[in-house]
Amino acid sequence: MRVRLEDVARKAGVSPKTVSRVLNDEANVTDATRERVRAAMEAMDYRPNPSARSLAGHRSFVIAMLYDNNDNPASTYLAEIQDGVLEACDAHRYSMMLRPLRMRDSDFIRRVDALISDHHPDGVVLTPPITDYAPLLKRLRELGVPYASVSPLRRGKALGVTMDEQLAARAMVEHLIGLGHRRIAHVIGIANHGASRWRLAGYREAMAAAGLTEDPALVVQGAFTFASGVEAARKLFSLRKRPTAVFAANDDMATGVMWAAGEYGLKVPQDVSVCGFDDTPLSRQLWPALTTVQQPSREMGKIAAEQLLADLRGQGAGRLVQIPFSLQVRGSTAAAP
Amino acid sequence: MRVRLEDVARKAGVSPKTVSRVLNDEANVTDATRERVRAAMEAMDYRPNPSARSLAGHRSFVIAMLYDNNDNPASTYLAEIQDGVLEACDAHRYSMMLRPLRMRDSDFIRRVDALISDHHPDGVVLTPPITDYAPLLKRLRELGVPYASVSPLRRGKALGVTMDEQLAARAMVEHLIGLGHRRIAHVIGIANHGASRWRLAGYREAMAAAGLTEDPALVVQGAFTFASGVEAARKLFSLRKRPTAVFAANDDMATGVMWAAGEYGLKVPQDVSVCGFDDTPLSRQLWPALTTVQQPSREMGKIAAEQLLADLRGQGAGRLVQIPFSLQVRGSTAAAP
DNA sequence: TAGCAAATTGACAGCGCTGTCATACCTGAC
DNA sequence: GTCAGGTATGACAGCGCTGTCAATTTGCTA
Repeated sequence: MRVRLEDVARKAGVSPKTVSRVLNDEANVTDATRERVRAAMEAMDYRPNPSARSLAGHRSFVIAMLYDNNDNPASTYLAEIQDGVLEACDAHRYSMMLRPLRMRDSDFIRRVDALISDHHPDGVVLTPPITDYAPLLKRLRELGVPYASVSPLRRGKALGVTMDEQLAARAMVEHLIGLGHRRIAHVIGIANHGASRWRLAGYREAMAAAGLTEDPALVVQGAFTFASGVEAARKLFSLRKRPTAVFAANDDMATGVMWAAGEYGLKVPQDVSVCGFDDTPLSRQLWPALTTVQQPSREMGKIAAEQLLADLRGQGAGRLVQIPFSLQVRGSTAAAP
Repeated sequence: MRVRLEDVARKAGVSPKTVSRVLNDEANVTDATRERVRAAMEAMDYRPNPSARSLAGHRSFVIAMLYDNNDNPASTYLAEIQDGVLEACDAHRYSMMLRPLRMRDSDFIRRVDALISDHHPDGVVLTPPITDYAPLLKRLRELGVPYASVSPLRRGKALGVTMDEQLAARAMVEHLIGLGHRRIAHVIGIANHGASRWRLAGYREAMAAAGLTEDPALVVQGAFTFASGVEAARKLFSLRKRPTAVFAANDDMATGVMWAAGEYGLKVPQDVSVCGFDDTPLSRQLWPALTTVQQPSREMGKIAAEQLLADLRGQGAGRLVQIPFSLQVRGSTAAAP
């Protein structure tokens, strides 16, 4: 049979309850006792049984990650966040449960309810774009389930992580302006996604700050996909006065823009500079490699989970953590022709 | 308080044990009783407590998905498999746990041991390339943990799913031959991956069957990445006698080949046909869209998990399920110039 | 129509841990 | 030296289910 808490207690010469206290980092145990118990656990390679802990302690040691899987068939962005959440869970001996949701489905809330009543997660991590879905947040509060968000749109009282995307977008566009570009285009992401808004706002801010007037023909709608990037770029490259630089709201679209440049016989970066946002693995594999904004998704997932776990422990001093971005200047941007 | 099994029992007028039997689909319950209990469960919206079930029943209702996250930072292939596994788990009220591993790390086995002793998964799903890592399989057998594999290399007694990749590759190349191509190149994947071997073998088989002798210069090594596809294609397009068609062992590399074609001023498919393998979302977004082999990763993950779950239930008639492939002929292949 | 095996149902303990509360111990103020 | 007021530890029940085995009912056979 496996070693149980009782066995550890016997070996350490204390009661099971005391071992339990040590296991859960509770107060009122002398350092000497605590040390003795720790040593016994170590020596016996004790592994607490999570089911027993949940049953008796009314906590599951599970946190759920909720995500929307409507548009993106397996996006790498989510996979990276997931990876970070998983790492944090592992470190704290929690387990992670996944719950794909479809925002458009009518049983959205029912699916959340089922998750909660079937698995009793101690908390949930929310990812874009469901970080700001009001009925969900309301329900979670009703059910008393704490949550942390990655890049929530509303930065009020939320617990989680964000990056100053607007500032990052502005920095990106300023980089282009610094290279001498004046006709700078922007490909917008899916309307109403926070990411799209912030990045557009940053673009506008940079243009305005440099005294450049925005040409409406140079701001085109995309949808965060490669194909939408290609389409948007075709519009831009068909203009009589083509842009000399294109800032796409994410890397997938930027890749599409580079693709379309090839179609039009335009060399990147000699004829047109292209830059994106996200620093996906693909962006480094392209040739020339894509200038982009590094958004540390993995790190953000990890931090969101850690914020949540700290909150569960009652050490929830943390609110919305702001994580720094960094510009990755690579081969796809160069001085204006 | 939540409704417990005991409450259902009272309502149905039977003992708790009988409700438990119904819950677990055990034998020796009359249809009438079973029906009565089911109705009571339904009426009360009964949700069994998984912790209590695990604790008393010595099963966790968890299956773990093991994967290698060394090379591929968040590959969509794995994300799709994961999605399928998750779907199967959900349907059977199991939960899925993820365990990223690094095949090169020395504590590989220790990490597996920790997973087992911490969470007691009832079984595990193995994904390429760790489906055939002997020390792992040995350890799982020692620990008595059942497993199912997605695309295992050795098709012996394994439980899981495969696709006849060799046949699919052959069909792909035969499609090219049918279009009149004779100088057909192949870009190989990472050496020793089953996928690389089978696809190469299928390529050779088709060439031989058509009476075409293999030109060693036309078979180049890649590594499943976009960048490696670009590099491989540059070698091919620099040859004095260029290939008229390139079959890359996966879509990422095929995308790289198309990219490189652009660099060399070659039009796809007029000057050169390009095809891949996997049918990743990207392949449809390219322009022209990529001719490829649809490998239903999501479906395969689902089937592997279902095979495993059936095995756990003792209904393990299933062995290695072979799933059909389908050629997706799209714009990137055309008659030889 | 008694008699026996098989099918059905239930009583009860216990899975491994934690919450509650009682008890033992210790400190410093007077 | 005594006692209040804390701190440290332990006894014990019970979380919600299932395994075991005994009790009861049913279906057959002779």
